[in-house]
Amino acid sequence: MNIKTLCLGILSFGDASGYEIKKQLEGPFRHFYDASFGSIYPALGKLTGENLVDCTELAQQGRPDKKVYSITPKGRLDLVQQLLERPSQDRIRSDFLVIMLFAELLPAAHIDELVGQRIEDYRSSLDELCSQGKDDTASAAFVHGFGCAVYGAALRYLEDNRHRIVGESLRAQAEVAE
Amino acid sequence: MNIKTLCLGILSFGDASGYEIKKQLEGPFRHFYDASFGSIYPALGKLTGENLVDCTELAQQGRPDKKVYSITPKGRLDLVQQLLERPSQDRIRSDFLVIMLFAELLPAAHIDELVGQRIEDYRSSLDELCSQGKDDTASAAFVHGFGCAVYGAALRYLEDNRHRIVGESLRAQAEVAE
DNA sequence: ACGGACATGTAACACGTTACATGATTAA
DNA sequence: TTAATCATGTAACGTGTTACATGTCCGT
Repeated sequence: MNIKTLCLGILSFGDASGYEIKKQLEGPFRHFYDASFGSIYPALGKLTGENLVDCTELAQQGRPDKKVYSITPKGRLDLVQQLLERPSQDRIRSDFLVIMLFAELLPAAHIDELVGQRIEDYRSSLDELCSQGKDDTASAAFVHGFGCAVYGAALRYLEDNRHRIVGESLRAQAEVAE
Repeated sequence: MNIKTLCLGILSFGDASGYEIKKQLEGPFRHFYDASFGSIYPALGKLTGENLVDCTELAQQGRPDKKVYSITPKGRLDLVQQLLERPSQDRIRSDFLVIMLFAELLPAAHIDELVGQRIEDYRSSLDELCSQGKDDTASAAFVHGFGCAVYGAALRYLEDNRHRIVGESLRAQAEVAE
């Protein structure tokens, strides 16, 4: 999923400026994808060049003109085409899991702290996702629910298995000390 | 987590060639990270240049010399340093979820098929992960278990909520047709 | 007085993938 | 004979991040 398609999709919900798109990407769905200004602005420029979006400049006092983008009919067609393509496999990107794989090389106390932090992270992400229950659309609710299900499972797993990895790590280090 | 650190970590388990590292990355943990030859070979070259690994060339008949890499003491230190750094946030990368967010733009039958495929994907990933229960180390078992927990949750969510998104999509399209 | 929100944009950089280049061996 | 496995490596390309550049308004 590239930024261009993402911007096009967001614009299919309504007109927005680059800045506003970024704000939307900082909402609850930031857990699934995000983008920086450095990618959004060039993406909007390219989309405009391809006539997939229109740009209206609004003069503002003391600020750069606000550029409001609207998706064009051609843009809607293109979006649908992009969305019909086979999605790539879902994947978990986790530095944490890589570190865990090499846990035996690290102090047990450090591992314990890491797991504790990750538990906190998942708990707060989950709280945030679950707390704002009502969604604009059924689609958003579906994606939302998916996030809650997965984060909840990760959280429960970490809580239930924390002792295992830390215990094992301590034991391995006791052996080395002998 | 960059490829250099990943290669160093794998070499901490035992000597290997670039080709063998790639094979290991195609094992059960490919769900959490992977790498192509185009990144592994340059990474090993850089690691050798920094004296973090040693390279022994084995002459072979009718093939390029096999280069077997060993982690050096300096490499082990460096690996631990890397692993002690704060891991970035875990994240789900899912084109599928993005498509679902825009489900109302697509034919209900297509959405249903997509969800069906994703269910199959998760089911086979889960089968694969769970079937090979025994792990070399407690760390590997922990990571393994995490994967099972998360994939299981995703699978159950999709199975339980498939009707919601497809039903909603059909209803929305019925409205448009009116 | 200071930081944060608003507002856009570019350039350098990092990091990785894909395709290309080469070529023997072995199993179906 | 065809494809897969073994084995390494480079170059082009894609894609996105970070840092830089600029400047006002508003709340504390």
